[in-house]
Amino acid sequence: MKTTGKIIREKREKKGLLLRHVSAQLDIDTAILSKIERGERKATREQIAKLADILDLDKESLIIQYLSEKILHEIQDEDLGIQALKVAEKTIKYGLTKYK
Amino acid sequence: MKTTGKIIREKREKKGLLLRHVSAQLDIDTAILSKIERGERKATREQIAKLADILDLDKESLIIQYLSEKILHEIQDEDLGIQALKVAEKTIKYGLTKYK
DNA sequence: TATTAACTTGACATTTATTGTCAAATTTAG
DNA sequence: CTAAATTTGACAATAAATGTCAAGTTAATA
Repeated sequence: MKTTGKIIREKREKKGLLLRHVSAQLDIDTAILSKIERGERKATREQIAKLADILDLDKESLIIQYLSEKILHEIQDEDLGIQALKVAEKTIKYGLTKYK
Repeated sequence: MKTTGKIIREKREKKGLLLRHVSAQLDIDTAILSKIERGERKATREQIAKLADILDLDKESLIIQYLSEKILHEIQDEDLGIQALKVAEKTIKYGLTKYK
């Protein structure tokens, strides 16, 4: 499966943009963008949105991918992760999110 | 749907335990436990495990509930949350978690 | 109703996680 | 080669999570 980082790097290179071009627009150091692309760091929610604009990527797909990685990070090395995901899904579907 | 907090409070009361009894065992102030039970704060992963022991609750169920709330918190007010959940689920099932 | 124990609230401190910079090292393209 | 691009790692800054404390409520009951 394609990761957020790989999607970004691939598109950036396809567009012939350098890390410094894109990182300047994001107002961060190239080092961070480099790490984001290689999956060593997570981007912020805002950076993801900007990246979609800058790189002309489908914003919704990118956000979905990004959020799914955040979710996976949350349950990494939890045996009960999958079950927790299913409960979360059901809870959302019942529209009970707010009534915690 | 029953929340982590409600499950805890209900069982604590059923056992006739006071906030101070349980919070002492968790080594936190009663204020926090009060907030946890009312959903104003999240417990830590360790506290959840201890609470299951102290209150004689099914540990796996409690952890699943707890994790699902953490997941929901991660995607709260995200329109694409459900889709992200589904992608996360698929990713786990393909066993690709580690190969990010 | 006055008292007192249980619980709640909110302001603030502490800790931990996340996000960032910088400079030196490495890699890559000409 | 060498110069630009990228990566690395130590560390700083910021943000989020977790906690304390003391004062305020609530509720049971003497």
